[in-house]
Amino acid sequence: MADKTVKAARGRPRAFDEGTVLRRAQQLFLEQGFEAASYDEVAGGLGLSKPSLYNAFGDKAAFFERAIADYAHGAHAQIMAEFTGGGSLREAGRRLLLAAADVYSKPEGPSTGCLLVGTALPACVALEGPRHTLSEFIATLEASLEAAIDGRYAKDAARTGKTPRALALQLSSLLFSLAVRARMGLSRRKLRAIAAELAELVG
Amino acid sequence: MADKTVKAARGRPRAFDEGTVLRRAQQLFLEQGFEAASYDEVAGGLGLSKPSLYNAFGDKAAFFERAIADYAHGAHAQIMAEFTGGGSLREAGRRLLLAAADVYSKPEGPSTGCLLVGTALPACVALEGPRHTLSEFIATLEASLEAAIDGRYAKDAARTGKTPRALALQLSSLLFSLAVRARMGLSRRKLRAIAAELAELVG
DNA sequence: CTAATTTTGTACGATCTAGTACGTTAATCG
DNA sequence: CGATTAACGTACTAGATCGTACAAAATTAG
Repeated sequence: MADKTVKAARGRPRAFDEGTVLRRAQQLFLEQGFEAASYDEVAGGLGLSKPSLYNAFGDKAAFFERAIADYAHGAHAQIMAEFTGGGSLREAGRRLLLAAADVYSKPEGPSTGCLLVGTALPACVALEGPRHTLSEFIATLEASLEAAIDGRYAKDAARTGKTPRALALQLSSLLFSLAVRARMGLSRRKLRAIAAELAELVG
Repeated sequence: MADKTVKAARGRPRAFDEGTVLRRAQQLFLEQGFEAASYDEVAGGLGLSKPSLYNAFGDKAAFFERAIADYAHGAHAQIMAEFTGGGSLREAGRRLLLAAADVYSKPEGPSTGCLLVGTALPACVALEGPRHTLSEFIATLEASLEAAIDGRYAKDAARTGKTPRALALQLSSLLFSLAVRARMGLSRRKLRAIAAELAELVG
C-alpha cells in the first residue's frame, strides 16, 4: 500500500518532482501568460530541458492544462479550508478574501493575480482544456460554498434573507472581483485593504 | 469649427475609418487574444495591409492599447447610461448587468466575454498600457457609480445601510464576476440568467 | 502640369517558437 | 555483468511572426 514510491521505476529515474515542477510552472505562467511564455523559456526557468517536458507532460497546451488543473485543486482546498474555519459567515468570508489576497500577491513587489482568472481565462476561447477546468472549478466552488453555508452558517444565512446559493454566488463574485484587481500589480498591503473592503459586503 | 473633415489632408487619403477599424479590431482581439492574434491576421481580418496598421496605429502593442482604450470609453458610457436610466437602485443594477450580458455575448454561439477582463487583464503584467487603461477604467467606473448612487439613489442606498462607495464596489464586483463567467462560452440566454441572479444581490 | 506629401501593397529579412531525432546516461531485471 | 528500459541534453528543422524597405498610387499645393 505504501510501496508506490518503491515501485522501482524501470528506467532512468526522473531528475525532478512532478508536483514541484507544476507549482513552479504555475508561477511562470502567471507572470508571463500562456502564449507569451515560450516552452523553451519555461523549461529553462524550471531548470530542465524541453524534451523532458514533452516526455513528462506532452506539448505546451497539455502542460499548461496540467498546471492550471493542479492550481484549481489547490485553490479549492485552500479556499474551503479558510471558509469552514469557524466564526460567523461574515468572518469566514473575510478570512477567505484575505487569504486569497495573500495568494494573489507577493510579500513585496507587484501582484500577479490568480492563475485561473489571470491567464487561464483568456485562453478559454481557444483551448477547451482550460475552459473545462475553469467551468468545473467555478461550479464546484460554488456548490461547496453553498453546502458550507447551508450547513455551518445556516443561522447567519437566514438572517440575511438570502438563499445559501445566493450567498455562495456573492462570495465567488467577490473572489473573482478581487482576482481581477490583483492582476493590476497592486502591493500586498493595498490588495489586503481591498479584500477587507469587499468582505464588508458579505451578507 | 466643423471643418475638421474638410481639413484637406495633404497626401493620399486613408481607405478606412479609424473608429470602424478599432471596433472590428476589438472583436478580433476578443476572439483570439492579444498574443495569439498575429498582426498579419488582424490586418487581413480588417481588410487592410499590415503597413497601413503600422502607419496609422504603430506596432501591435500600440494598436491593442488603442483598441482597449476605445472599448473602455464606450463601456463606461454604456454602463452609466444604463445605470442612470431611472427606477430603483436594484432595477438600475439589474439593467446594468443585463446590458453587460448582452455586450459579453452574441445573439447565438458561445460568448467571448469582455475585452478588458478577457484579454487586456492577462496582458497587464507585461504591458503597461493595458494595465494603466484598466486601472483607470475601474477607478473611474467606481467613482461614477458612487456619484450616481449618492445622487439619484441616495434613498435606496440609505435603506441598505451601506455607503455609496460600498454599493459601487459591489456593483463593479458583480460586473467583473459576470465578465469572468461570460468568457467560458455560455449562450446569451444562460448568461442573462446569471446576470439576473447576480442582480438579486444588489443592495 | 509639376512637385510634394501621405497611404497602399508586395516582398523581404531577422528572429523566435514548437516540436523532434538521436546519441548518451542512469537505473532495474535476469 | 549484460540486456532492457526510460529519461536526459544537444542539435536540428519547419514554420510562423514582427517589423521594414521600396515602389506605385492618390491626393493637394503652387
